[in-house]
Amino acid sequence: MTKRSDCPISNVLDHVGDKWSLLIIRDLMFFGKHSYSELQNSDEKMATNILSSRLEKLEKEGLIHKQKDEQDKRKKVYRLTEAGVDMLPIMLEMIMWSAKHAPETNIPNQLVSRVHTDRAGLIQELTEQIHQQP
Amino acid sequence: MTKRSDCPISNVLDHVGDKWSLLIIRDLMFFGKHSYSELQNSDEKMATNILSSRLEKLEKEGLIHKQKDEQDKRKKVYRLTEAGVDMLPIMLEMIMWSAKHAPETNIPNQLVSRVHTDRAGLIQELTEQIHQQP
DNA sequence: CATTTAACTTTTAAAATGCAAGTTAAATTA
DNA sequence: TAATTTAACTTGCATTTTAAAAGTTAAATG
Repeated sequence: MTKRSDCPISNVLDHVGDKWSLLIIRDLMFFGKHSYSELQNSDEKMATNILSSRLEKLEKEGLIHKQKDEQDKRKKVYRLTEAGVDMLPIMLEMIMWSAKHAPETNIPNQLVSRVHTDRAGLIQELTEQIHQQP
Repeated sequence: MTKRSDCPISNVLDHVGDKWSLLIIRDLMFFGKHSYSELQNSDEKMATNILSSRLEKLEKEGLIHKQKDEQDKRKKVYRLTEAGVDMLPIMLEMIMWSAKHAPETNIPNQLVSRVHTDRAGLIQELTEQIHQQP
């Protein structure tokens, strides 16, 4: 997506304004997924060519990076960059929106109350967890 | 967009996971735009048929509603519902992301510092402003 | 050595997007 | 009051993107 304007919101959408990119980031962020095949097995079942093109785009835009797996040379390890990890507050607010307006979704309950009582601490804690992922 | 999974993030993307929907919400929220022609004149220049189909989708999904303009019978007035207004924290975090990672965009500066010092107060204040829009 | 696994790529049909032009009702201007 | 303009769309069509299925390649496993 080429830059459409100087708006900061439009800018974020230029990176992740589609149905799939944020789900990839979600899986890397919350579910400890780091390989292509793990990413392919999400509930939403994204097509493999779309996954491939999104990974390429996200890497080119600096939200994720790809390393070789030294144990298994067939594998690639996908990880969030700092810019990718910094999508966390956006994701949290999406969860909060659904907690209010789509409570039938799978809301992680302690997370919602924690956002209200200790937002900054929660974000710091989750950020550390993301960095400590194997 | 039909429901893809029970994930709260996926759910939000089912509503606004495209390049345009959140820009419409942005214009209604921050720029006091309320008519079709105003929405059409954003910097990003969305095509009129896309604007039309997104307005229809957002209305069907309960994020905006459409009223008749009693002064000018040609006009329709578009407004955010509560669910639409509640997208505000997501938008704020997008601005914050760009403030950090795309500082060349037009960041409203006092807003960024205010998010750090008084997030809850800011959101309440902006929410009230949105409701008071003419 | 044969099979499986991981990470893709390719093909092709269907759907969405973008652009230009057209339509309709209401308001404004001459 | 007739002609023009404005607002909110809709339509048609070419281009792009997505989705689904099948195929490829290198590395690991039995």
